[in-house]
Amino acid sequence: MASASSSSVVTRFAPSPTGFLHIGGARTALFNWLFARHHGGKFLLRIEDTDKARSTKGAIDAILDGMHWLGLDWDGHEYYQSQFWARHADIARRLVERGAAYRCFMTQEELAAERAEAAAERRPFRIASPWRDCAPGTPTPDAPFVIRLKAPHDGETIIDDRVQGRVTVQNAELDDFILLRSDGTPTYMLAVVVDDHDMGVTHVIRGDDHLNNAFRQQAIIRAMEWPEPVYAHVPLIHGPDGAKLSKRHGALGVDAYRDELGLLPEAVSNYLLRLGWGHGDDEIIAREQAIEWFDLDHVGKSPSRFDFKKLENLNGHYLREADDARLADLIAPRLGISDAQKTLLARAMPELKARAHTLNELADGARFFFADRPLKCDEASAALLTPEARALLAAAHGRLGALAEWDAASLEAAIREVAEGSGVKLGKLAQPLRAALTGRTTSPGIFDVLALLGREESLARIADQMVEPKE
RNA sequence: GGCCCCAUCGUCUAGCGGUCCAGGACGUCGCCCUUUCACGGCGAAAACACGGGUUCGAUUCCCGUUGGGGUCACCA
Repeated sequence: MASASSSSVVTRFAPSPTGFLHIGGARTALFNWLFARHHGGKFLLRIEDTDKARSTKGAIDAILDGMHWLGLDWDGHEYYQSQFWARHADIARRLVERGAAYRCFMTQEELAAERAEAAAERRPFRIASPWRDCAPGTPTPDAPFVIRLKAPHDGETIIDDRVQGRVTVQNAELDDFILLRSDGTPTYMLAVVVDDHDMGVTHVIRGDDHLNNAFRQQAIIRAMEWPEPVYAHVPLIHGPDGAKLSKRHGALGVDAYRDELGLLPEAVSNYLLRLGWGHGDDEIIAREQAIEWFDLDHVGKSPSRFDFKKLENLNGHYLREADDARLADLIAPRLGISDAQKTLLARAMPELKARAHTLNELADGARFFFADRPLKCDEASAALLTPEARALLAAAHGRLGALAEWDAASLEAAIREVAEGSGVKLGKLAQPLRAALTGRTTSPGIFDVLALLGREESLARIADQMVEPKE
């Protein structure tokens, strides 16, 4: 285990591998990562596979993959909580020895009865185990038992949370929760405290849903007389409707943000950073800048809603900033094109990426370059190909065929000439030309399209549309 | 329901007693640019939940109401 250096910051991200790395977890990871990097400390990764039945290899891979994609590298190897069960059990025993915990032999039936009684009297259920205060040496049944924390009944517990502020709870609210299950495995509550301590974690930055757990965990920490970490409970992310983030919203794995929504990691990362944290009026914040600026003081206290529109807008920004060859590589699989075609794609990228917000849109906009002749025109573009338009295309074809230089500037001059010569505005020729060349009504600038497509392909596509198809 | 937390434009947020008839961004709506669509530029509408205090003065501090969220397992 990492040695606990007293002065430097150690954070951790501790996902449970029961699904994918969801967006809330990704933000928690990002905050932990940024905080550690900002302070020149360490960022550790611990897989909380305490619940063996629900933990899967696939889920673990998905988490690691998501972290890599977002550029969140952790220091050292990843930890697996299940490897430390012996240590957890040992701490549980020591807690019993210290009189801070006890073996509870209550059966499920006895527990259920207590619960039912509480429900009948309409009072909150809080376990009252007869085993809590039995004298040492009391004979114990030869039966399964759990180890419960002897939670304090009096006084109050205070957590000075770096995000939520000072939070106080009456100790009477705390119950004797289970530390060690009857099968000898630790519960999350015990494991998290022991591991955080052993890993030297100084700052626990996690979702707000753990705030209530912090009080219980603190009870264990105090019983062991361990140093208390600094807590920072970050508000949760909600769906657009304010309700808990569901599958329908954005509770997708980060892999879906990449593969299905076609987003760039830098965009997702920037968006997540600004969700719940702010730095004045700054919106576009690069990674290095984020490391320099990030702090816990400016993390908001209220939950925020997920806004896909803003994420998309941000993605559009990063798309325009991205390297052309990289983008070509990213969408080539979606287009199913050859390496040779990828070269053309990269050359077209400056024009293409200006009008896309996602990789999906980017691929859609690029598709016409690689379509087979004769092009299938969509409805709107087909409507443009009137007899008059076809005649203009024929005129353009003649002029273009005689062109010496096939570059955007020469092409523009030639096309403008044809339009003028025919007594029509440029648009009257440009739109049918677009239809013939791309099969669509929207595309990059038509002169760029001609230049990119090349003389042969361009002339062939125009020729295809010069006469109305039979049938 | 008990306990805990939260509350500025539709959304993300700036604001840490006067500089705020509240600033930025996304979204929306105009206009410009223009061969289309984008990009870009300019502009508009749009918020301090409500009620009490404290104060010379509250978006900022305190209390309550309302609304929202979290949590109450041998899950994590």
